[in-house]
Amino acid sequence: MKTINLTTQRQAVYDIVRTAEDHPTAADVMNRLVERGHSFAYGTVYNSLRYLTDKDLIRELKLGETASRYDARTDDHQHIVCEVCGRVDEVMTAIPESWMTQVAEETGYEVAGAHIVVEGVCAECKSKRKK
Amino acid sequence: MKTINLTTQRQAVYDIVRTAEDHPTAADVMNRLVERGHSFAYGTVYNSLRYLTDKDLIRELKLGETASRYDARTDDHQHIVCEVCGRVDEVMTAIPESWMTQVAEETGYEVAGAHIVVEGVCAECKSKRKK
DNA sequence: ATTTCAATTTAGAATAAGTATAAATCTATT
DNA sequence: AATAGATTTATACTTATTCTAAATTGAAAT
Ligand SMILES: [Mn+2]
Ligand SMILES: [Mn+2]
Ligand SMILES: [Zn+2]
Ligand SMILES: [Zn+2]
Repeated sequence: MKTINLTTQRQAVYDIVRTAEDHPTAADVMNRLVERGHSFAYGTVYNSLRYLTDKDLIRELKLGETASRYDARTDDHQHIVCEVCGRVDEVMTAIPESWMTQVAEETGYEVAGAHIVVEGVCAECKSKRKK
Repeated sequence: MKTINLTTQRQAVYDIVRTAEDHPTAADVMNRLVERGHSFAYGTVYNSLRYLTDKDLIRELKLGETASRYDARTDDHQHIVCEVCGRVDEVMTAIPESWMTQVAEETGYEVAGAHIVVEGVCAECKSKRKK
């Protein structure tokens, strides 16, 4: 049931996402593939990203920008975006369970999870701004 | 400095968003304008939504769907989306201050705010499912 | 080894949401 | 009435992504 078929192109896409320090968009992945000497159809890159997402090897992130980003960390975590430079960092601190419970009570929903995008100014931009 | 110029079309768009029970997309707003006998250019609806957003009369929501939604409630609140029927409801339970502080510590960011989209199954879909 | 068939890749067309542009229309002020 | 700035309109364009149909690949069966 969980057969994973990593073709050359899927493997290459996966490698890009896995070794990325940031959270690359599909376009970022495309560029990095070219840098590494590949040239795949862009439909293939999108197909691969979706395949890898479906197989839970990567996660698709919608951070409120126009393009999705991709993340090889599939453990539960959230993100923080710098309003100044756009960099995206991990947020590992979990939102308190009590908050989720309260939201369930308030709304009558059965709560499954939450996507959180924190906004702020990163350390680097903070120090740059102090002059 | 805070002059607000509500033209006929801006007023009409604002009325749609203000009286909406849901959180309409630009396309929803378009359709409802037509229902009320208006016929504005596509661009005008987008311009109006942006104008109203800039003047803080409404808020633009990016809930991870392809299209933005609009909200006449401008006070601080979050949203919950039903995974089954797609309905969007308000979450008024505030995010714990302690969590924000902890995120700031963890990431080194100066935290300005957070956008949360909770996911789950609404009361209606929950009861429908029990048969 | 050759055939076969499903899965995959490819190039390019199509779609969806939103933005940009330039001409036409409004509106407030002289 | 004349002018000028703001706004609206129709339409072209952009960006991100999906769809399509033909070509290619590769494993399994002969
Ligand atoms: Mn991440
Ligand atoms: Mn709301
Ligand atoms: Zn920054
Ligand atoms: Zn529902």
